[in-house]
Parts: sequence; structure tokens; C-alpha cells
Amino acid sequence: MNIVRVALDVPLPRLFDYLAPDSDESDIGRRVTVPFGTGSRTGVIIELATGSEQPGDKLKAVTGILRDMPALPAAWLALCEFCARYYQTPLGEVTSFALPPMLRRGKLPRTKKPAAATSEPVSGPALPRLLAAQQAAVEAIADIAGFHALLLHGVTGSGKTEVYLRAIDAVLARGGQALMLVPEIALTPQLEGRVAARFPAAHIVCANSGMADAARARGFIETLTGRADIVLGTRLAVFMPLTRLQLIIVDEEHDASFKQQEGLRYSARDVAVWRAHQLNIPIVLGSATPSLETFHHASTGRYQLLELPERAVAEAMPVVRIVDTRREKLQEGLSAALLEGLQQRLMRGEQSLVFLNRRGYAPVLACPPCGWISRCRRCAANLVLHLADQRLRCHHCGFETRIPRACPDCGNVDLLPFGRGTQRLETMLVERFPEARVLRIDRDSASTPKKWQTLLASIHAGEADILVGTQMLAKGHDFPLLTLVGAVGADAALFAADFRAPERLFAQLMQVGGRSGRADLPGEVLIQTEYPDHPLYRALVDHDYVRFARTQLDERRIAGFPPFSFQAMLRAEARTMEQSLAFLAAARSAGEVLADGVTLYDPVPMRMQRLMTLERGQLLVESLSRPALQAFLAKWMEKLYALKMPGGLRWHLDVDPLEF
DNA sequence: AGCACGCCGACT
DNA sequence: GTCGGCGTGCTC
Repeated sequence: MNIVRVALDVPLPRLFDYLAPDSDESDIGRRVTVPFGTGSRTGVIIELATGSEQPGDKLKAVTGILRDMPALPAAWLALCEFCARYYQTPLGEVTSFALPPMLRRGKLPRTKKPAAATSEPVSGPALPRLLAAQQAAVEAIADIAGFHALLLHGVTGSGKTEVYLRAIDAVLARGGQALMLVPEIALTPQLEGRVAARFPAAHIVCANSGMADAARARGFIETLTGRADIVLGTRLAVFMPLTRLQLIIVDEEHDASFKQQEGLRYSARDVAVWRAHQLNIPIVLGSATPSLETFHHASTGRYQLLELPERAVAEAMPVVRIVDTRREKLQEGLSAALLEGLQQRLMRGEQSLVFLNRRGYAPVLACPPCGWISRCRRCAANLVLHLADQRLRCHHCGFETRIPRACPDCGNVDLLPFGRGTQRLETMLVERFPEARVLRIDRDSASTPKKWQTLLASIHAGEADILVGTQMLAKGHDFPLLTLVGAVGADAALFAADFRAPERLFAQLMQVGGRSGRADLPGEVLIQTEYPDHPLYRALVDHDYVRFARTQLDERRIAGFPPFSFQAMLRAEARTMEQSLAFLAAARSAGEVLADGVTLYDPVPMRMQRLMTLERGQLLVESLSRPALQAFLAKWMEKLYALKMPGGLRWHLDVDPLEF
């Protein structure tokens, strides 16, 4: 009896058996349409069987095996199986996620005219000369046979990309494929251009969530059929079905966007490392500020550390200065030193950037006499004042409303904005420097890729003197005219409850600081703080990531935080906090009997306690051993599926959570 | 997650 | 008398 075992996109941790008389071994990894419940679904055939644990009368026959494209290879299925196991997600949800939406639905993209084959071997551009450290890195990567993880640690401008390109070159020369992951969609076109220019004969496939359905499906199939030489994309590209993969690169490996924060909560960087291990190939993790997990691995020798200590382009590192704001009376949040710096750059015709990671005019509008403040009705958050379009807006759920003329509670008309956002800084700077062209760059002003491109273009054309922006500005873009970066309001992250906040702050300031300066125009970074002696800032002054990382790792070791422990977070959301916490308490009791070498903490409300009218709680699980944690989670999940829940309650498990 | 079945409230 | 609320149970 021919039976196929099918992974379907339902939240049930099992496969479904179907009769498939005409199936054979070659159908493993094929998509298949099956009757399911009252309807029909498309899934993936995971294995063949001759019998089933299901009673024979329950077995239905498949509607059809889709043989219109090559079957997904065994290594790809194994990758999905790993994710299902590791992230405690049903295999069908993983395979479904890993497929482009169009293929998931059982369809195929229309074939497009194949790009004109490059008949003549095209010669690439002349190669830039390598610094000694770059050369050493390139050779180290070339020397590797088999699985090996390398951390390429180098500041902005140290030439990491050139090292990647050389490594890719070597792989292509051997007829292999390379996979390169980058954090942001916004960065892929730029990188694609550079890669395409370097490898004119290579077929490059992009993969990111911003692509049209058909294009993404086409890229997936081109990868599956082996036509792609280089696959370039954001985190989801880690699931592309490369069949001759010989090298994986993860650029900006520390970036939090490699971790998906919903659905399948995977870390593309971690999955990439597993994939390299599975295929026995090298993986290069690159960053100026590696994640502490990765740096720790490099320190213990598990990963090989490759250092690029200097900037490749002849430019000095920017001078970083701390501005002590404890004694000073600030002007709208800006110190005399920063204002002076801005004035100087204006006179010299150079650009400045004021970095403030908070958009809007002010974080809250308040009525001082009666104590009213602008709060979101649906979330445990304040409504942010957006003066530019006269709205109050919740940055968490998107709720917005007109700015009230008077206090809704007491009628007082003198409502006051508290705190400062980019819009307020912009207003202030326009008043203070009437001759300057001030440009604000945040998610409000650069809401579409097109607007973002326009803003970028005018920055490059020198049509702006002072930029005010959020972290949007920190990533990936070079601003040749920029010589001053001022960081404002950074202290808030120093004492945040999240133990990863300092790590993120350091990376952010390092990254935004790296935007300033070039060969003939040395850059300067001014960090305003009330904690001028804080080790984080001192390390920034010295450009000493390693010292910062070691200090942080020491603290983490003492506190028993990752990477010295392994964590998972169970989160629940319901109509009331009581329901959420009651579920988590039940989950904890169910888990405690299984816990062997695993600690379950008290259920607590999440930091963003209410979101979209749902009250959210969380329960942290921790272990000193990853295998122990994994073994526990597998057993625990079975019990959780069996737990009775009040209507409207939803829960999920987040393995290796980044958010607390 | 869907989707059906099922048993109680307020509408034509 | 029926539409519909969402509790419960099932999907090979």
C-alpha cells in the first residue's frame, strides 16, 4: 500500500498520511494537494510509507502530486526538520514558511524569458588591492575544507565586503553556489549592484519579503534547478534551496532583524550556521560589533576570529568625544559643544547628523494641572505627539487621533509636550540655524522606499546641511560629506531592563559614528551623556569593541545570562492579564515535573503589557545546557498542546528570545 | 488555524 | 420559530 506522509500548514505537530497509489521515492520533497477536513490544502511529501497508524478507513487519497518542478532536495527537508525541532514548530508550518507564497499555494510562476545568456566570458572590473589583513582573511577562508565558522570582525570601511567578494569568487570558480544574508531589504539593491558588477557572468538571485510573488517564486525555482550562482537576501533567504552551496556569508551578523519576531521565530544567523554544518562548508559572520554570542564563540576558539583592524580606504577613525551634560543647561536637549560643532560644519560647508532614536515631536502630550497624559486605549503605551501632521499616534498599534484642543479630562487648553523626538529637534535646529538646510530622516519622513531614495539622493547631492534622524541612518549608507555625528538621548538605553540593551546601544553608536569622516575630512562623534564615565562610552571613545565585549561577557557570566545560559520564552496573550498569567502558571506546573537541569521562572506581565487590547504575560525558561533545554521543550510542548485554555487566549514559544 | 457541530439568548 | 453567539472537538 503506497502511503505518503505529508507536512501541512496547520498548527499540529504531526504529519498526515494519504493514499497515493502512483507515488514513488522521487516524490519525496514534492508538493502535493490533499483533501483536508472539508477543504483542500497543499503540503509537502516528507516520506513514503507502506502502512499507517491511522485506521485504514480514515485514510484519504491525495488529490494530486505536483510534479511540475523538481522535488525539494533532502538537505532542504532536513533543514526544515531541524527548524521544526529546534523552534518547536510543526514541520508543516516550517515548510510552508520556507516556500514562497505562490509555491505554497500549489501554483507556479509564469516562466519569464530567460535572461540573455552571456556567451562571451565577461571580464569583471579591476580588483582593488587588499590590505594585509584582508589578504590574510581571504586566504584563511580559502584554506578551509569542511565546516568552519569564521567571525570577520572589522569596523565600517575596513573592507569586509571585499573579503566576501573574494571568497565568493573562489567558490564560483569551483562551480559552487554562495549564499549571502544581509539584515535589511533596503540594503539589498545596493549590494546586488555591487555583486552584479563584480560577477557579470554569474546568475544572481535575490530573496526578500518585499519582492513580488512571482519574482520570488521564480528565484526559488532558479535556485532549486541550480541556475543561480549567488543568492542574496534577507533572513528568509536562509531557506533558499541551493543544491551546490559551498559558502554562506552573514553580513552584520549582530543585527536583530535576523531574528524573526513572529510566527516561526527563527534566527537566520543561527540557522545559517546549522546549515553550513549540515553541508560541511564554511560560513563567514561579519560585523564591526559582533553579537556577544558570536564573539564568545570566537573567544573560545569555536569560531575562528579574523580581524580587519584598519579602514581600507585611507581614512582615519572618527574622533569620539563624550559631552558631559550633567552641569550644563541644554538648549532643547542640545549641548553647547554640539551646537558649536554644528555651527562649524555649517561654516565649512560640511554635513552634520544629529542622531536621536525617537521619532515624532514629543513622546507624550500632558495636561500638567490635572495629570492627564496622552495614552493609547489599546496598548500600555503613550500616544506620541506628531506635530507635523497634527496627530497623536501609538507607535505600537498604529492607533491615531487628532491632537485635542483641550484636555479631555479638565478642559485646560494649555497642553504641554514632554520629551523630545526628531520632529522637535528638527524644529529647533531650523530656528537656531535659519540658514541651514535641515533634513529629517525617520520612518515618518522616509515612509516609502521612494521617499527614502529621494532623501538619500539629496543628502548625497549635498542639498542638506544638518540631518536629524533615527537608526534608519545608521545602516549601510555612506555619506561622504558628513563630518559630525551628535548622539542625543542615548542614556535611556543604558539602564533599560533588557540585558541586551547595552550591546545594542554600543552597536548603534558605533554604526552611526562610522558614518562620519573620510580621507580628507576627519570625522567627529559627540555623545551627550549624564554618565560620562560609563564603560560603554569609554570603550566607544577608544574604538575598543573587544574591551566592551569582554566587560559585557563578564557581566553576563556572573548573571548567568546568554551566552552562558540558554533560554526560551513562553508568551501568552488574552483578554485579561489574569487569564494570561493563569495559563502561564498552569504551563509552569505542567513543566516543573519534566524540568531536569532547567529552571522555570515566575510568569510575569510583559514589558509592553497590553498591545492591541490584549494583556500579555511571559514565562522564562533557562538552562545551562542547550540539549537539556531542547529535551525539556519537546516534552513540555506536548503538555502545552493538551492544556485547556480560555477562549481568546493565544500563546507561543520563542526559543533564544531577543526581546524581554 | 479553520471549520463544523451544538446548545442557549433576542429578533422577525 | 430562526439567526447567531462562541465553546468544543477534529483534521490523515
